[in-house]
Amino acid sequence: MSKGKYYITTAIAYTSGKPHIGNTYEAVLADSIARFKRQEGYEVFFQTGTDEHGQKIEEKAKEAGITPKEFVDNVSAEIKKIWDMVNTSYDKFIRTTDSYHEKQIQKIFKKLYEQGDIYKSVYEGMYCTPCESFWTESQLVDGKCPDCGREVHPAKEEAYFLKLSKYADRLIEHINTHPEFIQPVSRKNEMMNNFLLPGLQDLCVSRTSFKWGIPVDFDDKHVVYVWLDALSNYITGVGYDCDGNSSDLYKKMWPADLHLIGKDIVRFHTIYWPIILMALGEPLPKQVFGHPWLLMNGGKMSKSSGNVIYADDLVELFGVDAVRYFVLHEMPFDNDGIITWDLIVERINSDLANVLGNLVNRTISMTNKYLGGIVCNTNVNEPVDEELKKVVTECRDKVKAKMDKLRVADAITEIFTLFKRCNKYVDETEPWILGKDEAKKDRLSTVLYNLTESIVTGACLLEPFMPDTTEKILAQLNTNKRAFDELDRFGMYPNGNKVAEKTAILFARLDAKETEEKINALMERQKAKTEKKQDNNITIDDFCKVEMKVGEIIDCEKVPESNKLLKNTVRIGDETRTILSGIAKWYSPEEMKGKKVVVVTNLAPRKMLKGKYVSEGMIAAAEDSQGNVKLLTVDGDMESGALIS
RNA sequence: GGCGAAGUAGCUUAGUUGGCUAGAGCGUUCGGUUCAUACCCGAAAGGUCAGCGGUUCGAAUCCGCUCUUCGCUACCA
Repeated sequence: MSKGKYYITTAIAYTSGKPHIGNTYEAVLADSIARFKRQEGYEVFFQTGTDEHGQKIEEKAKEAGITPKEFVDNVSAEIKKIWDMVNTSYDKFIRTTDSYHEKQIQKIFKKLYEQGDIYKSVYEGMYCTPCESFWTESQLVDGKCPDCGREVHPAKEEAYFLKLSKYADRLIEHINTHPEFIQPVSRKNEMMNNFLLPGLQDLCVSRTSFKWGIPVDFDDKHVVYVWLDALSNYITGVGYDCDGNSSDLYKKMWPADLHLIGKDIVRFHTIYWPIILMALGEPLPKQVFGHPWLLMNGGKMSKSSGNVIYADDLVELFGVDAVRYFVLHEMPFDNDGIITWDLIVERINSDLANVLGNLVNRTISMTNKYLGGIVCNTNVNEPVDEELKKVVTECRDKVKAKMDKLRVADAITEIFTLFKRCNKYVDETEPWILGKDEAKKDRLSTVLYNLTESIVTGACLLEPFMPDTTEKILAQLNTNKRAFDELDRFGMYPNGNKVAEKTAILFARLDAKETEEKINALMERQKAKTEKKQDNNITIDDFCKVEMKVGEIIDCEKVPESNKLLKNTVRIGDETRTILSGIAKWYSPEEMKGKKVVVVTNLAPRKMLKGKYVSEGMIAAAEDSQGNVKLLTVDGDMESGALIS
């Protein structure tokens, strides 16, 4: 009966805030794959959840004046609610604050320590507090944090490290011999060229700078590094135990068949996670798919640019299945998908309302109008019927072929090809003409039977993607869901069955203008909300710490080693400074010369490009929501060196 | 700067190992139809397959160069 097991996971969502539609997309995508596999007859285990530790959450909770646990309880519940709202059929919703998970992480940490894969070391002067990061000697840029350039202090702190280098060769070997492991391939190249081939540094896997994490039980000054904690959810959630007492579920399900994640965290899943598993002596997941992102109007979603879209808003506007439909349909396989409001309205109107909704509606109407709602196969067949039947009976395998390659968007398109063929069939057979002639009533009955049967097949195939719609259609046609194995047959609809007397509109057509107005109202509301939230006021004393002066750019040239940087020579009063600025994309050196700009003059000098250059300050610039950058200049004449306050 | 991916009709895109007039959806125009959510069906227009050169009997597909976009990375104090 069962075709075997299928274990699929999403990344667990970080509980620092409400997830936007991009995060929700991942859940829906995973859900459609999980549902399809179930339909096919696999024993599916679908796990998702929330990642709840880390300094960011500790800080957010403090801001909100509640404990970290209270904070993550709220956010996790909200995320779960959204996942439920979009009909995510997860089997397990794990939280990294679940006690079994926390205990197991402690055991894993200890085991790796005892076997020597995690070792204790001491840092002297190489911790960057703001970045929450340790750096090895070679990573430092002239003794400063390579991430943010700030001072790293000589904290003589102990820390634990995972020996990545020990397993690097095995991992490279695995990736080379398993081309399907990292998908799409472009991600694989990135990992190889940027990390694996240059050589891996051992990874620091503990922190002492904050408390909100899983304590290292034999050394409770330390908490476990967030990623070690988070990644392990994939095994702890199904009952892994590193002492050898793993659950039956774990034994059955691991290794995972698919980790579905965003392309931004491919590195953690294809380097750190496999190495952790190797150290534990467990098999590696079969595939990691770094899916692309949904971009709103071509730009990345961010709260500051006010183009964030939340799933609940979309669901309110369009309905669950419409939302599921277009995120799945619009998302290509390896490039980012672009969502615009126009595109959403277009998809809903032309595909869902016109093609599918109208087809179901017209079929049921005619059945009621001409045949009293009775669907009966009178077997008055004509050659035209064969072509319809062929499309319908072949659809299942076409969908399966696409799904096997994770081409979800293409799979949906196959189903809509079926519905389109049905509409064509209506035109070919002209039931309204048959209906006028009593002698042709049997032919009419067969035609409507064929249509009903075809719609049932299509509706069943649609279930993984739009489960509510499937249910609605089947209810209107007064029948039940069919088994996957029967979906390549024709003629299963019970003879003499009666369809619903009144048809309900499945998808209402949207008026473009009306929708636009609703959307604008929504965006306004959201903007107001975020503006309200941003009241991180500072005092005048804080502001006075920043010293800004007017500077005149007397010379400017490109930095040959970089495609972003310009090297400016700036005169500020009597002194002359060199300032590197990342604006080569927007300004040419010629344009820069002679400009009077705002310079932050009391920033610590920063060595850049491996110490080849030193930047002595910052030139102020503004960036808009589209990413355009303009320098701040002085209105009218003003001597260089003038203090800004 | 290093590495990688990609540039196909107005828009979103399919094109497996090179092979008949380069497909599809949406949009547009025209025609048909009326059962239905002013829907559906048909037809047409629209492509120097980024550009140049090469390999080949034959290239969107392979090779080289150029241009553009994107990703990762280094880097935007």
